[in-house]
Amino acid sequence: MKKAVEPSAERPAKAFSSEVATGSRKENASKQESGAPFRSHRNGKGPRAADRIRASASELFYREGIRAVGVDEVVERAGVTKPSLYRSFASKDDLAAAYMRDYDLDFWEKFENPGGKSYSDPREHVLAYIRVLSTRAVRKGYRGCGLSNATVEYPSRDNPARQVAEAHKKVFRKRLRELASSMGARHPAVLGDALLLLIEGIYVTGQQSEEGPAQSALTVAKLLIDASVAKA
Amino acid sequence: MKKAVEPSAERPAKAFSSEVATGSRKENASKQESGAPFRSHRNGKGPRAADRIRASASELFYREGIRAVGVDEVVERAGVTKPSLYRSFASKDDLAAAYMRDYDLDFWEKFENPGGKSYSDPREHVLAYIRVLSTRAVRKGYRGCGLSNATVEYPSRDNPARQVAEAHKKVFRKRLRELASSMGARHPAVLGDALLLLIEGIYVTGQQSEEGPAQSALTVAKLLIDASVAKA
DNA sequence: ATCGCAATACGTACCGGTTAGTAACATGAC
DNA sequence: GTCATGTTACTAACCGGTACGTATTGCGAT
Repeated sequence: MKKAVEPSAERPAKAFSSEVATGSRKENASKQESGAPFRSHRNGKGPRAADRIRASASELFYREGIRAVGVDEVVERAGVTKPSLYRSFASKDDLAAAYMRDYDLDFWEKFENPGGKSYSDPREHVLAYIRVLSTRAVRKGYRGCGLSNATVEYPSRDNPARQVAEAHKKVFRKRLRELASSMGARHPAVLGDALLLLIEGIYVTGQQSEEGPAQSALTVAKLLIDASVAKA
Repeated sequence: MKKAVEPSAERPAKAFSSEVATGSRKENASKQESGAPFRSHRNGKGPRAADRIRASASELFYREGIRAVGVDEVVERAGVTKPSLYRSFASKDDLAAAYMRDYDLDFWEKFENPGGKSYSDPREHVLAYIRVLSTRAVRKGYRGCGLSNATVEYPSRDNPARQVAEAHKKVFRKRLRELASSMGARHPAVLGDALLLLIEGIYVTGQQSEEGPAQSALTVAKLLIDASVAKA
């Protein structure tokens, strides 16, 4: 009952290809004393059911919300059956938590390499992320941040999915403060929080309407950063 | 099928006491040719059930989310029965829309008179709202903005509750731009959007954890405003 | 005044569909 | 033979919604 909660310990250096970091298996190796090589079933053509379910759940949960999607819909879209779901995940909540972990991984990939490029200048780094984000946020079916959305859907602090989301946000906040510090902000905590508030604002307003305030986000970010870094 | 959608036409000058603006009655006076004086049944103490339901729904929907709350829970808490609900509201969605309208009314009261006071200086006005808001947002059971939360719960654009929320946000954005303009911002649209993004950021991060970035919101708001108004 | 009657406001009891979750067994690949 | 998966069938709870019966009230006709 105390499964792994933190999304990815810290932020990953590079983020691996979503195959790993399952961590939500029902009967996960309770004892794995010797460095057993985690024998991958189905040697030939990659694993099927569990991962198809994860993919299907991720897409549906993101687009429609977790509560709005039933397990039947998830398995149907995955092309598998319900027992397969419950062989790999203890419950729908557990599946939702897995979705959160996958989302977290994906997020860090997008955040650390916005637009596929990597940045050494922290200011350019953050601005690039916000540029890419606000472009997406203004498009039609945009649905914001899956992690933030989950905390809206699940107010109860002991919901497994929410716990992953909360842990993620904590790390994200730290990371932004770190970047703010690298930029030479007079008050890195304040600039970090400012950027976080701005980004969360983009997430949520982006799904309220196209033509929303996300249009102005990049300008605002520059304003914020320039007003926060030491002037001399 | 085309009920009233806009929350309160425009923003109300003062906001009346939440008794009025029902507007979601099921069988509303289909024909009322002669200026009939709208004979109020129940001469003494106006209708009960419907309003108890609204109050109960507002509290539960806000705290737990709309999808998470069943109509049974709503009526139980209201001390009435289900048919009473469906006599006043066409459906749960319709009740949710009524909740949105009530929330909208309440919001404008809080926004136009933050902390119970009224402000003539737009800068002080906005800052007062953000001060009050960020104080609330940092407290324990904070659940953000009911309207924003509803758009997260209901991605579909033709959900009645969502429609009210969307209309509200449109008006809010306009109002912030107006205030930004009154402050003498060089680019009122940008400052308005900046404030909106910031405020929405407070809403959402406030429910992710206490000790969140909302702490810095007031400082950020000042920074934003001061950096946006003409310097000479 | 008071009888009759309709409208009002509410409750009891129920329905049909959907939901998460499971049990038992079969099959096909390695 | 064992491991992942499919098949079928089931449950128990819950959910939104409704058919129907019943007090109370206001009011016009008698």
